[in-house]
Amino acid sequence: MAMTSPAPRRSDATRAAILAAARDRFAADGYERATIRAIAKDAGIDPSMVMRYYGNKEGLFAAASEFDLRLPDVAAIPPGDIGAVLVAHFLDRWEEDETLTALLRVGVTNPAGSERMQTIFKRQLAPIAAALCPDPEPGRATDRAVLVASQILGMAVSRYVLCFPPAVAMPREEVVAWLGPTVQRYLTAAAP
Amino acid sequence: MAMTSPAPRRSDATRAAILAAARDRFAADGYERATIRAIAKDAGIDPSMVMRYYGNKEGLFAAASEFDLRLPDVAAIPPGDIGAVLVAHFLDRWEEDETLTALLRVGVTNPAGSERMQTIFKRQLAPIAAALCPDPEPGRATDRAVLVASQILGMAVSRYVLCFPPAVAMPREEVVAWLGPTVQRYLTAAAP
DNA sequence: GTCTATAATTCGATAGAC
DNA sequence: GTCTATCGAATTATAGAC
Repeated sequence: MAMTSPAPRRSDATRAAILAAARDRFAADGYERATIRAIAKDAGIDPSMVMRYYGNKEGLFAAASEFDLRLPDVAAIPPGDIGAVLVAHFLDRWEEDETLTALLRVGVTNPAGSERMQTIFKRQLAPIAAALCPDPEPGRATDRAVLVASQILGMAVSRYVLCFPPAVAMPREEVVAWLGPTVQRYLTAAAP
Repeated sequence: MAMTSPAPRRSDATRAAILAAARDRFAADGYERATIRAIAKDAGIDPSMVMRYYGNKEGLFAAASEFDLRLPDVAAIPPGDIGAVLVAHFLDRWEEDETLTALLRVGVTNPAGSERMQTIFKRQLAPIAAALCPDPEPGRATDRAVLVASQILGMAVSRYVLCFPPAVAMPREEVVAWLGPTVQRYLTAAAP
């Protein structure tokens, strides 16, 4: 547990600028095309500063890809609304900034990114699935979590990464109306 | 219409070897990391041959990423089974070779790959959605097609690209049992 | 802490011998 | 048709001046 604020460094502003620029570049270009030079230029600093602060490109990505889904407390949601609330929350979270898009882009091409993506969904989504799981065996909860992840990630890929025109144009409420029942069923319906 | 077999060239075997190696490399490494040198080495030929045959890297990718989903004729399927049949078919198609995985990987990081992915799903999946669409306005069919694509792509990302352990371990029949009703609903249920 | 200069690779693409 | 040799450009990463 971090009792005090963790190691307050002199120029945290520069570090934050680097991380923000890194997230944007990783999201826009993917891991390979996002160059340290471009990130440094966006942040208005010298490329060697990035190396000094984060060691290498992988270290920079690791620092830039911390992410909290901030999933709501399911106990406070009417049981019948859980699917819709979760879908709406994910849309918000995805559009709030480009971190999740960056993570997805990198996760697809880079092992480190893939592992980070796995950790995020396992540690943050699986507990919700476990709390709602109607099965006798608790092992099924991770199956349900991955089903939810598949639908959420698939819509994110279609809407924010591949940019399929109908997915981009679909109003937010409509996405919630279509995907909400799917997520609801994955979390609460009896196993087939 | 191609009346005769299209331009039979001398060493089509070499070309085929290059395309097979290219598909594997693009699938494993993505567009940027998949180098012409590595592809040529896998194919057991000289890198300059790749350039000679396909002009440049983009031409090679374009040739390696032709893909026919070979979707079944929906008219021949019992209406209630369409979702399950489509999901099972997509799983088959995805596991048959690595072309779809390569396409997805490249589509996420490369504009040319993204466009190819869009074309494949639009031209091959949208007609099926249109044939089944219960809405009065035909414009809704593309929305339904993209919903199906989102669930199929999401499972493919989870299972074949990011390799979420529960998605990888889930038996094929179970994936069909969970996703089949979802696809069925996206295609045939009344719009919400 | 910040920047310049540069080392060490690697890649796509070209030219040309055979 | 096939291969060798190489150019030119871009990248990560390092060494060191200020």
